[in-house]
Amino acid sequence: MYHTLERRLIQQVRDFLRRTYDLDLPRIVVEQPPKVELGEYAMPLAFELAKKLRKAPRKIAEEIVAGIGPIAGFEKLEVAGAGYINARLQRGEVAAALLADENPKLDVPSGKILVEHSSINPNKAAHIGHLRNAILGDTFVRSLRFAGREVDVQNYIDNTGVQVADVVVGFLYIEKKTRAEVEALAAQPKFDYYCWDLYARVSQWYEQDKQNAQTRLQTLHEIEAGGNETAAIAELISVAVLRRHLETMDRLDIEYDFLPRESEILHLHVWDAAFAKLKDAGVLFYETEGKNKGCWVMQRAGTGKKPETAESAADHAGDADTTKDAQAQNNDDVNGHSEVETERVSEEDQKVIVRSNGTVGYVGKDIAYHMWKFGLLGRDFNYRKFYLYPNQHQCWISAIAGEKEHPHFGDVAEIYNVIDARQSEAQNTVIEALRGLGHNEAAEHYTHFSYEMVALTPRCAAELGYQLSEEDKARPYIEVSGRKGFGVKADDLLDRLIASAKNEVDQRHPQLQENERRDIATRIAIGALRYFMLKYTKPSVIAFDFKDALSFEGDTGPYAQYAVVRATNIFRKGGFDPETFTRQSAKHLSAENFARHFEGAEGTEIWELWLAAAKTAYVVEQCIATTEPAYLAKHAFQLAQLFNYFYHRHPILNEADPERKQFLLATVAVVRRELMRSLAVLGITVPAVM
RNA sequence: GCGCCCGUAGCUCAGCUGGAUAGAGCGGCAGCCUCCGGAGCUGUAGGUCGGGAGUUCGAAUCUCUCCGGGCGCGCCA
Repeated sequence: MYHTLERRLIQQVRDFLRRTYDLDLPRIVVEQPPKVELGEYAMPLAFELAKKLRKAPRKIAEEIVAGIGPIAGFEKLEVAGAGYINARLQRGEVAAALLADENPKLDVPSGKILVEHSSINPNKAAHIGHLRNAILGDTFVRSLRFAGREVDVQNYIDNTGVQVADVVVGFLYIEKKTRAEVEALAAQPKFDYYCWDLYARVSQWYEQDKQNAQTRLQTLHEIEAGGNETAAIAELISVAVLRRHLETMDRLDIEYDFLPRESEILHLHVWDAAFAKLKDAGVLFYETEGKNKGCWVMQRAGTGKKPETAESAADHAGDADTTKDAQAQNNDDVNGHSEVETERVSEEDQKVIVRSNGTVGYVGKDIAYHMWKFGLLGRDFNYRKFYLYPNQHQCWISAIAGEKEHPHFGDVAEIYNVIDARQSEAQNTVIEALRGLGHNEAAEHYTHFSYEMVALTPRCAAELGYQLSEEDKARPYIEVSGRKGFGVKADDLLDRLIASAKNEVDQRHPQLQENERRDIATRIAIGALRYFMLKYTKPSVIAFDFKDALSFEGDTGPYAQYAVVRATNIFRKGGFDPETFTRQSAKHLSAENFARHFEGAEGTEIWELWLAAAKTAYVVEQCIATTEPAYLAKHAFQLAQLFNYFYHRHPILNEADPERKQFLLATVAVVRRELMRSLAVLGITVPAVM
């Protein structure tokens, strides 16, 4: 609603400028005035135009306001301050449309989007760092779907790497377990916890004796080769831990569509296909001397000559039709590359893709995987059903021998990879490889959804019983380390949140059944956790502390949930169903009915609440454009805050004037609906009572 | 050494692609249950936006520089 009106306003202003001054502004900035009394939109464009038109800003603003004519949905434009143009909405009309839930269909870009998130090593329990990743990713997926986009969710499983090998080493060489014994353990409920502890012990074991590193290497090779006892045990472990990860994430309503595994990248020769193309395009070159002698290497992203001049960068930003430019530029790049090859890339700027022993490293496999994602490889995985969610949603996994019937994965238009900021260089290298292959459009639609890690406050670390050095105690935060077994496990945190919420619910609602109380507590716990992980913007390191995470008051998920519960209570005690009420009153209340109630200081106060409610879709769009879900968390909180203020000031069920009562109820209904929608995109549901 | 990120109230963080008196939560202090009302509400104190220079009609926001902190730079993943 808010977005549509803004676009209409911009269009009108743009037309006017073209008509009157023969001017075309690339961007017309629209913001909100400091107070609603001044209008709903503010445009400072007169300041910008002052120089071009050689007139005072105020004069220009007056000309625009006088000449622009009527705009649908708007009451009027007016000049404010030194030259702001403020626009006022027809409050009644906007409110009537919002109550009726009229959402003009925006043109949704076609093409499937692939979001990769979680990607947890399947060798130990998931921890709070993984939770941030999964919650960010899942919320982004929900945002895209809310905006009408088709999305596939993938969770990449590195089941043949050193991390899995380490746990295998633990079982075979420290605990000296047989395959059958490992199998029995893997069937136990908290197998991921068992592995968590074992993994930490293996790290210590490596330190004890240099010889042990040899065992590790050998184990890794056996797993990569496949078709042997060690590989079978690795498979058994990684699948069991993976299942646990899916269960943990399902507790938070996080689901996946497809789990591509590294073992299939290896065994289905996905890499071989990519390798041939990379060599042909000259992206990879063979090093004949120095420390990387005998390796296939690639120029590391962000090193060497600057490929883009300031001029071409400006072209990119300004031109809507970038594809052709990009394509042309890419050809230059290819030529540039072959020159570089002869010039030779310095050792420091080389990234080894294929080792001198012929094995391919992580980045190489990732390049192949991403070529597959964009449908550029000419090969596909085989697929097998893996996990059926309680809601009957089917999650698929890659396999050597697959099932005949399966959905089509890959071959998408855009991708988003939710991976923490530490991997930005590796991600950029993959993007550069795509560009080097001539797939510039793919590279343009490749987004590294980068975020910062979750660390622990020194106090939290001490609380968990870890010995801290004096140096550590002085740090703002301490990094989680799976290798040391140092961190907060996802299930533990969730259990603790549920227990804490349950304690409150038990006290507040002793009359309810145990299972009802448990359901309420679970929703509150998930609301608290998801909101906690989303309220910080991505570049901010979260210094985790139980005190903050377990808080249910103030800027938290439960605060927003509680606002919805209050809204629901009004309808319940008034004897209406909120949805039915909304439908009926949308028919009866006209724009004129509404307008009356938005007059005066008190009316403006209520209007502010409607305006905030109108912004949900707009904020979701903003989250997508900036890959920043935190804006939506902020929106939900602000909406809840405004509602609580309104709730406190207006006795609704006791309102004597029936028409006004209906208006107030409509206000509650709309805010409730928009708040629930916002929370749903955040992955938060609302309990019946709190 | 090179690259990326951060520095805003006592603490934790917002501040949308530069725009009108810099906001919120927590904590502190003082208050609010006749009602759909306490996981809530109101009020109050608290800020050289790390320092300096520059661009601009206008800078927390852009550029440079310095200070302080974090992360990355492997024939690991």
